[in-house]
Amino acid sequence: MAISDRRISESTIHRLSIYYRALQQLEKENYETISSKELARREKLTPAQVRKDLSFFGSFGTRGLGYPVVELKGKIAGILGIDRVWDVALVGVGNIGSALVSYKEFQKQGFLIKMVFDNDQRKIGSNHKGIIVSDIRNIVSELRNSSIEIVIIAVPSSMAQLVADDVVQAGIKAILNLAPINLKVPDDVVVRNENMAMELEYLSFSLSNHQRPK
Amino acid sequence: MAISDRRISESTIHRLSIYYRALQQLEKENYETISSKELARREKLTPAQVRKDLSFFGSFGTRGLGYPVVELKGKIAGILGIDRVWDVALVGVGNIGSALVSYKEFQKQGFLIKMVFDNDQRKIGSNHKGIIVSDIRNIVSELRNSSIEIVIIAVPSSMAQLVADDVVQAGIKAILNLAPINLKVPDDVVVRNENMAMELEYLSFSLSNHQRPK
DNA sequence: TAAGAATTGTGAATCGTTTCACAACATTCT
DNA sequence: AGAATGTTGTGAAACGATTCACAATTCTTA
Repeated sequence: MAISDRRISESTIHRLSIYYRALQQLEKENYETISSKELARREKLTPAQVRKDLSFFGSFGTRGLGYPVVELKGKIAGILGIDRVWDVALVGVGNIGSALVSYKEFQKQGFLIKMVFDNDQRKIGSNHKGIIVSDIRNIVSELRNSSIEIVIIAVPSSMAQLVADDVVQAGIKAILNLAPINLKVPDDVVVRNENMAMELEYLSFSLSNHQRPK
Repeated sequence: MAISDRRISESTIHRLSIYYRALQQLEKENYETISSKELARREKLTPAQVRKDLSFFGSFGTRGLGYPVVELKGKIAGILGIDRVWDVALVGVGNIGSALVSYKEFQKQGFLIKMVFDNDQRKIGSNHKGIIVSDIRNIVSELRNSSIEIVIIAVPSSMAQLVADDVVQAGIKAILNLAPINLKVPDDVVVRNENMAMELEYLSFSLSNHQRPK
């Protein structure tokens, strides 16, 4: 059964990212192999969970020994699709937006911000870390003529849906939305929401109710 | 049974934040009441889910009519603990950190950044939006003598655990961690991780495997 | 005041995810 | 070589979250 035929849960994909980072660290520490037990201990998961997650994609380990660190890291990179470079566009050069242009972590993981858009005349044409800010009015055509496959939306809530409509019209299938609203997009477009205010609200709830996360 | 006795799932709390934002919007649109059906339609959920989530905390609706918008908004604010102001400290005035100091969304939701720490001598003493950057070496005592209850960690991965240790030592029970590592903290400290690289990896997976989120 | 329509609140059923438990296999030791 | 140890991969069991389905209740209209 091909991977694409199966339903892999969001949690499993999320944990693959966690395993990937753990393996990067283990490689630095010169581990050759790692057991599901030790990997689980480090990331506060269960060994069974680790094995089950990986088993969705194949048999990467050796019984009695564990998983080969470097090889597994490569396999996970392949599964996540991060064994290549992705060209990314950023819309909105406000506080958060500008910070992201310089954010090293993205480049390090192969996500390269290649285009930046804004609607502010004072910003259009200006240079952000070597990238000229484009006029958002041209976003559809500029994205169409580009190699961009992922767009980060970092505009105020009130404008986010309009931007998303343009982005979808330009044929983009993956959006990282930083605005605190629920974007309406067609079924074949994936949206991930990153909302720090919501995370703070979770902390607020926990402090108020003395409840720890499950 | 008191709320604090029950196990409320992470998903339910997350959705309360979503309902809260929807209700803010509905209030603007002058809705007096809202049915679970309509609320669900707007946020792409099911009516049963909405009702079940709310029912964990009480009976806020009226059969035949729906939920009173303003009142429900107030109830949810109370449940989430956002019917008050929370004092927040930020550690790390890099790209992302500086952006957060000016981030309006936090203040709007009652999360006030009152202290900022860094380890860079050139930054210590400088003024960020009216807040003087403190030396991270004094973080334990400064936090202890403050009204801060939530700390945002926006330092490089390599320093995040050290910062977290200090923050915990200062008696803080809630951390928003922006560094892409798994912080080790005692059981009575809640940590939420915000990791944009991981969200991009999810998009990468989806694009690579033609899988939409469940 | 009675009938009809709308909608909640919730126990039960369903569905999905996590954990358990163990056969299968690799390695190490004697 | 045989025994002991360690660890994977996975079907089955347990657990948890979501959805269903309907009694209870309110509102509206005649």
